Amino acid sequence: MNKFSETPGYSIIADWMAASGNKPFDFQAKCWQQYAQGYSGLVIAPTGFGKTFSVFLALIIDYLNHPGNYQPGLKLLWITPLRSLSKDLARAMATAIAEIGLDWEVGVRNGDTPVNERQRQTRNMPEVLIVTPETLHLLFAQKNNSAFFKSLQCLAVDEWHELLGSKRGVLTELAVNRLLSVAPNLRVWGISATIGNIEQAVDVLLPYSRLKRTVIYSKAKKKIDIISIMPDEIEELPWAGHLGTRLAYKVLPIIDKSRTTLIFTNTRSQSEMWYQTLLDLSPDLAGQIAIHHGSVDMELRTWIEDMLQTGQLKAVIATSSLDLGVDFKPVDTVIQIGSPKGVARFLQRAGRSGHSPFETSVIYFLPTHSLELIEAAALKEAAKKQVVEDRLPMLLTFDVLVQYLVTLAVGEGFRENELFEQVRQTYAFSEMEPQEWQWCLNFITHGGSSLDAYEEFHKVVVEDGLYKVTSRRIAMLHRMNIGVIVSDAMLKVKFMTGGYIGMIEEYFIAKLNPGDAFVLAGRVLEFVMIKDMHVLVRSSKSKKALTPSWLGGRLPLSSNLSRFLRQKYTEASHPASGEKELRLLKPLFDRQEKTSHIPKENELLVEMIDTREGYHLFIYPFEGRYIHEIISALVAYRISRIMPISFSIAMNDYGFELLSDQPIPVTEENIGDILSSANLMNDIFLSVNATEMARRKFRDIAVISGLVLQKYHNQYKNNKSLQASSGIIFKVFEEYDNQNLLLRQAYNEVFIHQMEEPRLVAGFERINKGKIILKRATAFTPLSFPIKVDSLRQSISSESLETRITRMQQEAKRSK
DNA sequence: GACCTGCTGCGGCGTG
Repeated sequence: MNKFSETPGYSIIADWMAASGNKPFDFQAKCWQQYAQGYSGLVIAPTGFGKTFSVFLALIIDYLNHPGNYQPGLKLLWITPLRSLSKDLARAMATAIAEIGLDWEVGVRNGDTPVNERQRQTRNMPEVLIVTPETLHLLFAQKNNSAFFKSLQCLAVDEWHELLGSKRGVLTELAVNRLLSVAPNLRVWGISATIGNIEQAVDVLLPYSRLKRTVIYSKAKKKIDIISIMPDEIEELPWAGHLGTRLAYKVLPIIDKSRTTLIFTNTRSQSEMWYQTLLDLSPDLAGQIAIHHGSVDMELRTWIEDMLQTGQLKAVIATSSLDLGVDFKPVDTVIQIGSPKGVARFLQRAGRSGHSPFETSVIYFLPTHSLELIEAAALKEAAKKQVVEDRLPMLLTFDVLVQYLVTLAVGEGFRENELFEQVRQTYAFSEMEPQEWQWCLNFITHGGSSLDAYEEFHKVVVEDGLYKVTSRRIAMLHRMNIGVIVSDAMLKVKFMTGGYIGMIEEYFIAKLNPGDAFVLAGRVLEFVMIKDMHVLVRSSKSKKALTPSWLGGRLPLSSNLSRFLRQKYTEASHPASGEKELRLLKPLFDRQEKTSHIPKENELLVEMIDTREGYHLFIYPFEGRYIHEIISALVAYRISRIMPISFSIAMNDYGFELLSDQPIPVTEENIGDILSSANLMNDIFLSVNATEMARRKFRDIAVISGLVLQKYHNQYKNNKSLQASSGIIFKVFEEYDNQNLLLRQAYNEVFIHQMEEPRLVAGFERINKGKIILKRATAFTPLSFPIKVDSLRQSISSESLETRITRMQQEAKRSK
């Protein structure tokens, strides 16, 4: 192999890159070399370093070197998780191709592609096609689709880290699997940001021994400046809370001195409140700031993105909706309000500023309550050490597999044994048993054992060993429901005069009367009426307006960040000289130490506090609220075994509270047993309502597997009936078909993703190896106070021992 | 001493 810079084609590319102001990085050159030798692989580099072009150009050079290896038709298939990335990418690729002097066409195909363009592509595929995982599966549902892919040379999976941890990742795994079987010369390249489990990320994308595999890292590092926004006095920060608007006045000068600022909040309603707060503080920002979140109308969001791109906005307040996507060159400053809950997310957001490789990204962290200052210190430490979270792949997601099987049956059909061998090569289904495969086949042909009587679940028929969908109606309905994203019930908000503003939850609007005012996308709106599933509004001048809340997912504290957090608590008693965050918190720490104790890394703090309200037990594992939900139920259960007692339970990311009106029988002697890891999973199963948790998980599974159709042609089906019908099916399966794979999957998802069993077990191991410190106090401590505040908002009552025992007996009976 | 919250992402058909 000659030196890469001597290969034909290289100079064309190098010239082209130089002309566009880019110089090739080492990792790009390496990527080109490996590609030329026939490798597949994963490219890892920070954003802004031209990862995308490393793969694209590798293909182009290979073509320039060996045009004879290529057939007419589709050569590069590009998978991106976001539609919004496609257009700009296509334009950039088309420009490069034109300048290099090729007559290739670059096409985009996704939900936005007009019908005539689709038809044109179907007749004559472009050389390069940019798709989403969903659209690719839609292509698999077309007749003779393998003809599209026969000539394919390269499959690129962009932003692989984004897809990896979700069912969209499984869709992608299956797509890679199928394309490898259709396109003999295929090379598969993933493109990813840094994540904790890179090795696994390669295994998931490329579990194929017949491929030559490599991983290419960029040596280039992105420089990041993290600056905490400090109150002048610690008293200025509340002990509890999440909004952080008290420090808003400190944000104004930052916006002022920056060209363009992105302000990230954790929730949609928080972004609405910050927008109003900033305008109240500085009315001349009107027209120069905007809101961007998932419930703002798409058109409005696109407009805001355009304004960002051209530098016409001073600041945008956003949620994760701007984590990814096109890069906004004018952005030079990022502000994170409140805990980002994970290191990766924080660094990702930091990277939205100072986008070019040689600029430094600047991110400000604004704490919303005093203890969050410790998180600032933890984030700095984690960023310095570059310890980012893992993205764990999903395994044995039978709902996705079943959907895929029907997709293939709608398309060209499949043969049983051949496909079994093939699918088992994917990472997600490598552990699938033959009887599980048989179950899936039976499910798509007969609806499984409990739904056999219903024709609508006999989707696939077998003709001469070929599994096919013959009904046009079923094929149509299936195509309309391909994908793994299940949405919530929302209503569109629209001006009386026309023009969409965004989306709102049904339950929020139900609380409003005509004439009431609320804010959305930063506008004050007057509710007029609901018509045809639309909320009609007009502009309002009202000073008092409600801020909507949306029922979104919660971002739990990552175990990665909680580790650094515990470390910082250990350092808290002797703040290192450089850490101003910890120094400022000194009075608070002193108070905590005086009234109770500051937990060190190897300690677990338990506080027992008696107040007028009752008897409180606080425990601080620092494992995030999902885990605390489980541990608190477990602890409540184990205490109630000592003595019948019922609790109200509250929690946050740092710890949880059990509150009772009778003295809690916890002592130095028995606390070890209460927190013991002996019989852990068994006790957990008895203490939490796993059935209810599984029922909620089953809602998505029912939709993805096609048991419940999210969309009908000419028929509106809202999500309430969706919930109802998936609930009924769940009940039927529980009673008559408890070996149902989809039902089992719901429970698995609860244990692995909600309870995070591995993290839970690790957490208990840590507790059991360390020291439990039990302290009694007469007033709330700085650590307990935020949880107390949380419990005022909502209290979850634990079941009485009696009802629990009844349920345990019933469950024991059923499992016999 | 003091608060009130929960992210993102995708996708199509009819008929003559």
